[in-house]
Formats: sequence, structure tokens, C-alpha cells
Amino acid sequence: MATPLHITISEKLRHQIELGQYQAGDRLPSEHQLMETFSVSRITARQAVANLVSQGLVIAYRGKGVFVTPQKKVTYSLSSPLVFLEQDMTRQGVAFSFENLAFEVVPAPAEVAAAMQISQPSEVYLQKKLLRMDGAAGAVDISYLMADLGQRFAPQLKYQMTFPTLAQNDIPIDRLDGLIECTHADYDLSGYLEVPLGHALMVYRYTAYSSDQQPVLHGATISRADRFCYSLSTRSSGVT
Amino acid sequence: MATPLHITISEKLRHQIELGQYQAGDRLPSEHQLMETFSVSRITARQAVANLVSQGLVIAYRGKGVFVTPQKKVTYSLSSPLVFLEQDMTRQGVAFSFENLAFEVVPAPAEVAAAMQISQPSEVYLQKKLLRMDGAAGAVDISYLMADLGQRFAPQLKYQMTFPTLAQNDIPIDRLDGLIECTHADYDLSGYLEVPLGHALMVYRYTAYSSDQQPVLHGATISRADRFCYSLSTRSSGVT
DNA sequence: ACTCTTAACTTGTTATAACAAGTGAGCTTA
DNA sequence: TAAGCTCACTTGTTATAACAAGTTAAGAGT
Repeated sequence: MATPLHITISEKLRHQIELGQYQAGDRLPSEHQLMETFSVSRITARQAVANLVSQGLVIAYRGKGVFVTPQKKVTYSLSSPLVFLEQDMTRQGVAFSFENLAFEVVPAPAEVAAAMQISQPSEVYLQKKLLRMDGAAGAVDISYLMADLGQRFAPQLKYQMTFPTLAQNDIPIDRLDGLIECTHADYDLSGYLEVPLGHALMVYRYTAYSSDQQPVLHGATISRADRFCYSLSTRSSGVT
Repeated sequence: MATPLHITISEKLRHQIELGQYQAGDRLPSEHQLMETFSVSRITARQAVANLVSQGLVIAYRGKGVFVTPQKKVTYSLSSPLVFLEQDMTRQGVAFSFENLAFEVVPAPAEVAAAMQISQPSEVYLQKKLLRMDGAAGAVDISYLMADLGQRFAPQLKYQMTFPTLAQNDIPIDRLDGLIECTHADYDLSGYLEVPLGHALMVYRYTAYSSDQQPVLHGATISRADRFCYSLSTRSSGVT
């Protein structure tokens, strides 16, 4: 099995929580019970629970157990085919924020490489974010980011994008806070894909320039939301 | 020892990083080296590194090692004795965001209980946040929050506070996104303390009311920033 | 009835051990 | 010289074990 056991277990638990099998305030099975249920060691069971804790789905109390945190459903309508999730939600009175769950370098999955039109095998950044709406864990966003991997470290910076295809006036916005820094980036919505289970997949390519007009990034980003707790409008929609 | 070993080790490493002993891009000692240096098992060494990873200070690459992420110094001036950090920074063109690192229930430390004027022993919420400025990990904020602990679970919501002591017009702002929900909260700056090493400690008390005018929280919050990467102005200053 | 103690159960910490998987330097081989 | 392989080193995963520390309920004692 390529995927670690603790991932498999935490995903099963996460699924059960989403199905309502465990509701807010309910106690999850104890580590000992998980050990027997999945026939794993306590370390693996602990790691599975830790995954859920880091995602804000549960809180662990020593001596008592692990309990499901309250989730919140947010109804939200999109203002444009492009998803300015944070701006739109804020404008509609929903407090939007996100937390970085993981940022790593991984080999590009086939579908990602195809969407990005890059040669396989190649490496991409993988960023997982926990989206919060009104403070409640709303969705886990998974973004693949193609970038120059010559420099080894994640540039924890910012960038501004403009959207020439959208309007007569380019719309500069701050996006993907904490990922890439540059003063300008050409934006091109190269594709939009639907994936199973109502998940949305958005692809866009861009070129980013540094402050001295040097192109520093020829890249593409593909985003997909895993756990939708907000409803999408009738127009075309992506995420993040 | 009350504090776990892995905390002690990760704090030492964090200190060394802040001193510049390990700079951006540098490789941290390997797990094996940490084992020998601190005479601990690999689990403890791993846990110490994991703490730093979750704080965004380092990134681990399998087969290569653990590397320090680039940090960013931000110069920032406060607009008022109260610290509307997010608003002020945003206004000055600094992208401000934070990530929740931990949210737990702990017994109130003596200084916290004293500042909050609550009877000891008592429990308080402890929230640790990673503050990001322009996406770079800027500071770790530690907040103690006194609240009604009858309900066991962290209410991951939002609230609005007004500041009657500040101006003729109450200033409603969204603060502590993701912590408490209510429509109104009386605010009272009950004290301001300086702590060693240039760290700021701010205490305030408030009463929060739910939408049906029921008081749901009689509490106090004490905040302290651990890692200052931004400079404070000459006026009195707190954080978060 | 009430208080205290105990026992069972929970998560947190730590140790030892082994294997898997990815990286990179150095050596071997063609 | 250049390609390929091997080996040492790295982090990731998993198992077994033990103790610490906090919670809760049952039971003993007053």
C-alpha cells in the first residue's frame, strides 16, 4: 500500500464524521479501540487521530478522549466565474480564513501534469489548506503548484495577480497569501474541470515577475476542494 | 520536569534559529544528531522537529533533511494604543494572516489568574497562533482566554467587540476570528503589563452577549507575543 | 447521605527496534 | 569520460513496551 496506514484510518474517520456518524460533541473511539478495530499499533492509531486534530476536526482531552468539534454550514453565492472566495465571503459577512496544513514537494500526479501541460515525471508543490468560514472548519483545499524548483525552499511570500481576460481593467488582488512573491503575474484561465463527487477542479497558468521585471515563475496552479461545506451558485465555479 | 523533553528541545532549536545560528536554507541537525546531542530517543527528537514544522519554521524533506524556511522582518507602526494588528498592517500594505496552532484547556498560570482576577485554581483556554506577515511566519501569539468552561468544546466562531472606553462612537471590529461568537461585547482595558525581553503582555476583560441578549461570556483575555519580527511604535502597545 | 479511596480508562511522553523510501556522493564499469 | 550502481545517510512509517497524568465511576468507609 502506497498510502500510510495512519492516513487511511484518519480518512475513514473523517468520512464517518462527514456522514454524521460522529456528530459534534461525540467521542471518537479511543486509541485502544482503534488499535483493535484496524489491527494497528498505538503509534499508528495516535498518528491517525493527530491528523484529524491538526485539521481542526477533533480536539483531544487527556483522560477523557477525543471529541468532534462543531462544524458549520455556510451558504454562499459566487459573484463571478472566478472564485474570489475570501473577498466574496467577507463581503457577504462571512469571516473567511485559512490555515496551512502542509506544504511539500511531490511528484506531479498524472491528471495534474496533464492539466498543467508539463512533462512527466515532474515535481510540483502540494499545499493543503484548511478553509475556515466563521471560524468553523469548512473545507480542506488541495492545491498543486508548478514552479521553479531550482530553489529548494518554499517561498513563503505573496503575489499579486491580474486578470486580463476578465475585464477592461485588470483586477489586482492578493491571492494565495503565503505562497509566491512577485509584483505582477499574468493570469490565464486555461481550463476548468469537474471531478467526481461534486468536487471542483480549477486550473490556471501564470507568469510571475519579480520587482526588477525578471520572470521568476512560469507556472500553473490547480486547485481542488475536498470538503465542501458551502454551496456553490448556478454560475460556473471553482475554488480558492 | 514538568515540560516535556520534545518541547524543551524544539524551544532550544527555535531560539537558535531566532539568533541566526541557523539561517534560512540551513540544514538543522539530523534526528540522529539530535538523539546524541540531547540524549533522547528518536521519537522525542522527531517530535521536537515536528513542533517546528507545525510552526512553519522549518520544512522536512525525506532523504535530505530539515531546512529553515525564510523569515521576514516587517517594520510596522501602531495606530493606536490598542493593537488592531490586522487592520493596521493591512492598511500599511502588509498582508496579515494567522494560523491556529493549538487550542486547548489548561490550568491558569499564576500570572494569568492574577491578571484576570479569577480564583485559582481555574481553567482557561490557551490558544496559540502563528502570525504571518506577507506570508512569512512572523510571530507566535499565545493567548489565554477565560470563558465559561461548562460547555466542553471550543466554540469556533467569531465575535464583534466594541470599545466604549476608546471613543465617542463605539468601534465594532472583528477580532479573534474563530474563537467566540456573539453580537456584542463590552470591552475594558483592565491592565497592561510589560514582560521581559521586550515581549508585550496585554490584558482585557469583557462581557459578551448572544444574539438574544443573554450574557454568554464573562471573561478576560491575556495575550503575549513570543517572537517579535515586527517593531513596535513609541506609543503603548500590545499585541493581537 | 456524604466523603474519600481506589480502580479502570483515557491521552501524553518516552524508549528501543526495524524496515521503507528518497537523496547524494563516490566508486565501478563500459 | 560517461553512465550506472552501490552505499551511507536522511526522513517516514510501524511495532512493542512502559510509565505519567488526567478523568470518571464504582465502592468503601464514616
